[in-house]
Amino acid sequence: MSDKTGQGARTATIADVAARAGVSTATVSRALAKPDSVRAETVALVMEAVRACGYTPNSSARMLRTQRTQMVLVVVPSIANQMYSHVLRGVDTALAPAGYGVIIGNLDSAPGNQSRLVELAFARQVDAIILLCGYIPGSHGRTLVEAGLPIVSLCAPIGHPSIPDVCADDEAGGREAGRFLASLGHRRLAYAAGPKGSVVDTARWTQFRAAALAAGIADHDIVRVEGDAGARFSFVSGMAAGERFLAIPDRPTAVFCASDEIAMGLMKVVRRAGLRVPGDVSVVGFDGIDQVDYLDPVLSTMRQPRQEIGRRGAEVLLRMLDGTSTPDDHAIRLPVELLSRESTAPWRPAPRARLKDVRG
Amino acid sequence: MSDKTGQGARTATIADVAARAGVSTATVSRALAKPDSVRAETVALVMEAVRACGYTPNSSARMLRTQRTQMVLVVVPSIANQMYSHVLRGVDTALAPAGYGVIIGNLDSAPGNQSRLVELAFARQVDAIILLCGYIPGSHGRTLVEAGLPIVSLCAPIGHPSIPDVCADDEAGGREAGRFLASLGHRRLAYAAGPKGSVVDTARWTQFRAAALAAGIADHDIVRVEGDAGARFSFVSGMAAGERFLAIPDRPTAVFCASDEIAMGLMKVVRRAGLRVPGDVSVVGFDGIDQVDYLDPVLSTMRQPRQEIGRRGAEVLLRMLDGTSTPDDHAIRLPVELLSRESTAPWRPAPRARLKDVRG
DNA sequence: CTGTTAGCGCATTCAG
DNA sequence: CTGAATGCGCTAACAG
Repeated sequence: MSDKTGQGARTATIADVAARAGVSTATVSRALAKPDSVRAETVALVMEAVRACGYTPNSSARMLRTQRTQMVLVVVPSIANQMYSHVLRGVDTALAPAGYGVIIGNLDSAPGNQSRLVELAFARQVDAIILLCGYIPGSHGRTLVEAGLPIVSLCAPIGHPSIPDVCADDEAGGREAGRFLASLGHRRLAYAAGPKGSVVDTARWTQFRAAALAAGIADHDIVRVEGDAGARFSFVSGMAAGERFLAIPDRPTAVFCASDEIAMGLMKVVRRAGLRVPGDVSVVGFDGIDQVDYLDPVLSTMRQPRQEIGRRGAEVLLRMLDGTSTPDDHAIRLPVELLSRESTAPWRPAPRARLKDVRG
Repeated sequence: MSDKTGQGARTATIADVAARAGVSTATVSRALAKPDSVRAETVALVMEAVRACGYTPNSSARMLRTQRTQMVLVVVPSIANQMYSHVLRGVDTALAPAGYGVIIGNLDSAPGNQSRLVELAFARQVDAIILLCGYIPGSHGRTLVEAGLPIVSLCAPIGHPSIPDVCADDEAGGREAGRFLASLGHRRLAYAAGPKGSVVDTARWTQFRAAALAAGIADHDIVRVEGDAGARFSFVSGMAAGERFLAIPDRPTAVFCASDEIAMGLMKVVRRAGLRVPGDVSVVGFDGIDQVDYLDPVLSTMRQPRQEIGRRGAEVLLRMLDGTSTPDDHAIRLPVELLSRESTAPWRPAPRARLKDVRG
């Protein structure tokens, strides 16, 4: 009976516990699952044996038997993105109490990753899927939906009839941003764009522009500045947008950015070029990630309820899993909140008035 | 044969494929696992049937049969922390090609979470464990190690004989920071601390102090400023440290912070109090997270190879899993790099003297 | 209330 | 090279 070399000892099985308690394996299983259906003394007996053996039911066996894994796949474009990591936290917060774990499918850590995700779903290694990527991953002609698992999409409406989505109200966010900057007296506006063609980007841009037009700003005074599409909503994309912004002939006095990171990248570039924020240009971000509270000036932004998006999304999913989903769940829009802070200021009609500008 | 109500159709099993291909299930299994051991024509036959059925092996069944899950549990203190999310990315990058997936155990999303992690390990739902938390989770008198799975600790040496660790060289980081600030002429230094008693905090602080002493700075001129222990290395902790820093009678002219977030929190507070960075106080962070590149001034910091820590850690783990681990793997220290940027400046002996300060 | 029986879907012996 | 048989560890019928 010497211990095996290397790896730890064999784990106790339900049979070991049954033998020790002097009952059948079925009774052990029941005593653990629904103690009410077993005589109290027997339960005690079993529990004692369980403790003695250090027994924990093997999850692979249980999964195979019950056909449920109690796991959810969360597909995230980039785990390092603050926005997503907070949503993820909300998801986990809601899923854990319901007994579900999270398997992450990080799209940026392996390029051709999508096939791994599809495999996971078809192999029935998860019971359901949460998409944060705004599209339906697929590979080899199969898509995630075809696996037939419940799916919800967070942060971006995905436009599939069987996939409910919960996201922030991007339209309202764009609109509010437009109104806000116009109300500060700015007459020429820019939008530092996110990935062109993404639903989220389109929603923010379209409504921003509409609101600006409605406020009497001329069409040609509303400029869309592209970033780096490959860099999505990141700092890098913001820097690219910043360069393009600087090159605009009759430069706008305020910029609405598709994300906070874009705003940070853009601010870096324009400030390096000598412009001051908000003195020369007002900047509004989108997302409300923590770090912008620590910038100088503190960034004005449209705050999304990041964690709540995750929580609500997970709740919808849980309802799909237990069959209690209602039509109300299909498209949930959570309100955004304008945080007006230090990076935005009213427009000063005449720059020359600042004769004695120290920085000159 | 009407399709079942609700949920999707039943997934094909290996038996379906075997029937369709006119071979046994064993042959299907072999054709998929080691095609070389099967006649080429048979393989083709099987593959065709696999395609036709849309067959993907059920992972629960495979796990049960092989006693391996191809999953790794990664325990992370806070998923929203930039430092950890980049390490996580490195982990995933190395694990995915080896066929391993990642289950995240996020400690901050559910308070009494630890028991879930322990269950996961004892239930053999994962093959191995990566700890980013710096300690060994446990509950009900059982700890994660007792599950007998391979474990590695990243970012913090955990001091357990069977747990290799790979982390940045915190000692060197603290030392370099101390030398650097002393070399800039600062004679009174502060350390904005991380969670008291944590190995990482101790390493950075101890060596920082030692280096300062070695540079001829008096013991009482090296002040340790506590943050908010509960807030660990976060912004919030940095703000608390900032308040305490401001209250120091003969205030130091340079601060070394236990993390970049702490530095950001501290800078916010001291600047709000009217101090300028680096004019009145130099600040050095630790970690090198992306966002500090976009601060104004750009933060000087000790960059840790975040993603590499994750990658190397995962590689060590993979070696433990296939039994090829060597003693070299036991404690890997990765170099940190001092990034001297805009938040640090030489000390000006007498503020008044700045009249003719050459640099000014 | 409890024991017996029968798979869940797969990989792997062992024969042929 | 292939097929038949076995069991991974557990839960859910079904009897008793």
